[in-house]
Amino acid sequence: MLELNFIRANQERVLQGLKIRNFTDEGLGIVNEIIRLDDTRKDTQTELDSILAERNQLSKEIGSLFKQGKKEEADTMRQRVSLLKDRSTELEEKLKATIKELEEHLYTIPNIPHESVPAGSAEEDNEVFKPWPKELPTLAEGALPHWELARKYNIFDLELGTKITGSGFPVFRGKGARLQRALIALFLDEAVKAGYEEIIPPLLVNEETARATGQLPDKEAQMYYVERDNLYLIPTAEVPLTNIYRDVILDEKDFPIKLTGYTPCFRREAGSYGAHVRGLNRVHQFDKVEIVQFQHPDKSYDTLYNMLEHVEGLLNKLELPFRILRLCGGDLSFTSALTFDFEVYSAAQQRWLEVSSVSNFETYQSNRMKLRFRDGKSTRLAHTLNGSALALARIVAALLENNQTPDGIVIPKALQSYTGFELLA
RNA sequence: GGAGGAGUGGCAGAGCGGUUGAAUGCACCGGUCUUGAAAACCGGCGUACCGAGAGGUACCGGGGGUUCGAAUCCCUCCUCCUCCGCCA
Repeated sequence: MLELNFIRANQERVLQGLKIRNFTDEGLGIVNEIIRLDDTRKDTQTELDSILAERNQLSKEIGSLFKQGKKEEADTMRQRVSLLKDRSTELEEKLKATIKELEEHLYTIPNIPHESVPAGSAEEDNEVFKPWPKELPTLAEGALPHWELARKYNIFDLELGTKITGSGFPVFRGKGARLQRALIALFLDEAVKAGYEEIIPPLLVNEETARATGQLPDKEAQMYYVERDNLYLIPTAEVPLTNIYRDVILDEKDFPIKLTGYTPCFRREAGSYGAHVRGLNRVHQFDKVEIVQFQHPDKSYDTLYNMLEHVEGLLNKLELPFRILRLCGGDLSFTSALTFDFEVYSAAQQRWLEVSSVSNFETYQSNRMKLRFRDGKSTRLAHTLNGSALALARIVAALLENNQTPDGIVIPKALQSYTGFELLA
């Protein structure tokens, strides 16, 4: 969430940012409401503090009176302190309620978009930051979409997944499973080469963790929830990876911290069934390698561009046509200040598929997480960033479609040592 | 799952109702000394909130309670350790 002090000091900027996110005039009232609540909080705390100070002082005196054996004086004083207590209890309750309300309000404010974020309300308004410079591939007559290819070569089976679990849970098999494993291995190796520490995190997280990275309360409906144990299945490795550094105070020299991890990702994606989500385009469980960085605020945008280059490198290795979008205010995720999406071109479907999303959250997550670094005598919030590198299901979809030949599916060179075969047939 | 034990500052470890945000040691930072380093000695060394500042307040696993006053007593939850059971 946004820092209270930031909101107080930069009201205009906050309002401006919320407008880019298409807040209505009525919605903008939240900012004033927050400041009003914070004023109440300060006043209440100041009063409470002074009462507690008095109580502490008197209590000390009572202590020494007792030691001196002046029991009667102590008793009189004790009664006086009792009176203070009523007022302090009252103020404590008020303070607690105010803080709670304040937090609830803060949770409804998304991150302030970076100045480069274009206005817009939907996908169509996203800016093509880097178009594909060459011709888009065209396929021969009779080219098949990936779900047909899957059937033809027995790569994955969604009906089987439905039998075992439900719709949207693909079963990969044979060379399809091997391809999947090869991609994960390639992506992890590339990330490690780029200096990221490889992590295998838990796939279930608790409420506090989900809250810290912003999945709660904003995206609660998107996560699978294990009620009995009060745990959530991760929708992305971002959640456990970023939380490794929750409640940590770093030294400036620790930057940048770079983590990578492969995990399956679970997303409920409520209400999204239909033709456009066929095959692997949108599933409830998919594999992804994620990269995460923690960086000094002055350097986080350089880092963002480095991460972009890393993802570009992967797509180049896979020889897939792709473009990069800069997300507009309406499409930007709740917690992000600036996000670039990577889309690969899926030649048989003749459409772009999102395979990566690279974001700078600035201090939005670190504020909730209390991830700080020492800056002289005080502490400051670090910046957090993450990106998919890459999301597998759709990469597989594009790979299958774009590389189909009458003899089988051609495996890109960079992947061959991982798959152990050059042609999937 | 059953029985017992324990959770204190970066780490180790005192404190078990009053002047303790917390002894002591280690680590760390600054200084003296030294050609340099080590050693020794001196000083500093948690986080957050309120305040222009002086200063005040909160925090000893989380939450709640008793008390004029709680790291210290009570309740509850969580975590870790030991033993038994089950098990990839």
